[in-house]
Amino acid sequence: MENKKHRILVVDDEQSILELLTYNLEKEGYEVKSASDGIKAVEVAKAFNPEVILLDIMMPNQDGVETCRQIKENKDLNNTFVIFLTARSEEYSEVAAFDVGADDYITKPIKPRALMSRINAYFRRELKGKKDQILSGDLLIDRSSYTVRLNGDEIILPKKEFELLHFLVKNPNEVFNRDELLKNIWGTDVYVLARTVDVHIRKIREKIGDSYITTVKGVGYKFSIE
Amino acid sequence: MENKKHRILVVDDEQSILELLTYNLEKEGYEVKSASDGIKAVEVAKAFNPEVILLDIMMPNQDGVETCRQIKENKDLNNTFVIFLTARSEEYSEVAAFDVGADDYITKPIKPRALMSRINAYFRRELKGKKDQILSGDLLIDRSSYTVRLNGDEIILPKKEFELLHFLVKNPNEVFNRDELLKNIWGTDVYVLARTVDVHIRKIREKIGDSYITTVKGVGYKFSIE
DNA sequence: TACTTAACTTAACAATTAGTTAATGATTAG
DNA sequence: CTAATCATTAACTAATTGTTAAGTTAAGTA
Repeated sequence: MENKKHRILVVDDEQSILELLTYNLEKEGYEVKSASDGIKAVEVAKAFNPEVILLDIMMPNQDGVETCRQIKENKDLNNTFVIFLTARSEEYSEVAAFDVGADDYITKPIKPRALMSRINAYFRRELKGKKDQILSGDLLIDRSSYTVRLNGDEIILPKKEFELLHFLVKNPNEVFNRDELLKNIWGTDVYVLARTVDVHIRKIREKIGDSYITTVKGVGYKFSIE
Repeated sequence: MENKKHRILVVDDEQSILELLTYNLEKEGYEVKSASDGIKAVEVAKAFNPEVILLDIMMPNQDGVETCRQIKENKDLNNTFVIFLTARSEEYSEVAAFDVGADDYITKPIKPRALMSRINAYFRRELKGKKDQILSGDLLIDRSSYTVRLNGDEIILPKKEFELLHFLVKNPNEVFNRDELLKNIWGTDVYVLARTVDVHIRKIREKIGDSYITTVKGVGYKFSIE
């Protein structure tokens, strides 16, 4: 599977913190880049286009607040989720941070596990409501739009046909008899002839071709994938 | 103006904290409801449908962690942004909180101004991306003027029609059933027949043509874009 | 405020489509 | 070869959606 890694940029002038964060984030499966001051951070951000920036507030050259402001003003970057890191002792206020567009604010010392939970929570939220798709060979089954894409062509299936295909695709290479299919797609409380399945299979094949759903004689149907 | 207030639910067993939070949030312009334990919180949440819940962790009857879990499991509530409140001394861990779906985590003592900044930041983020204009194919949807431009022709839609179209365009290719549309556009507290949606769809199609909104039989409607 | 218009909702009926059944023809396995 | 099983078609029924019109409510204006 080609699940693209999420991109995170960490910015801090202390090398040890950069290393700590980078190590933990990469272990968690993120793609990480780092910068050691605010000016470099903006440069890297433009090229790397991170989804999250962990931004130290107090830095030489250009502090985090100013850096954040620049990021939030940049058309390409202003959707980035910015998390400020700050030592409790520093006088920068949380209020000021949020005023320049910060999205979160964490005080040092950094507790790696807690930080990871926070970041994972962010991505969980981001991904929710997103695609509910199954790609199988050249078939793309999209539950949210009730469509099947076959070589780019979009085919809208009626509900039952879609549910049936979706069910089979979800369980590839597994054979189901008609009663099992009825039970799973029609539900247990409906009385429908088993032959009805045949007709729906027929309709589906008519639309996507015969090569996907295989008949297993004496048993039932399955979605075949090599 | 009819800028609907954002809804926030605060949950804490200490009356004084409820009052502090309610006071500050209302001053900031939010619509606030409160609950004094986890069980009541879930009840209130179902009726009030808040956008943000401030949730104390340690409470009698049912603690915040369990409450959060229930909220995140509820289909209608799981988009709510949950912020945990916890005393630094309590042994509940930040990690555990995020594991049950928390979206943010703040330690007491509560600094009202900082908390407000945080919540404002959340809504700022939410509202962003709800841009005033959406261009989709040859349709330009302009929220500020409630107009739709189609090949240069300007069409003014009445509110409900506009909101409906806007919602669909904002979530292209995603099918919504009538109840979901009612909930999102009419709100949870209005009782309107589901078929009302059909009539509005009809009116929209009359004005912009039939080719944009697709009916998915047995399911609902979607805005189609290749 | 009363008048006027537009928006919104409901209800009724028409049109369409999905879903099911049943009948017939084709295929396969033993 | 022949039962059994599946494919296919067509006809039928049930469910869903489209459309219109009329009744209500809300908004705007003199």
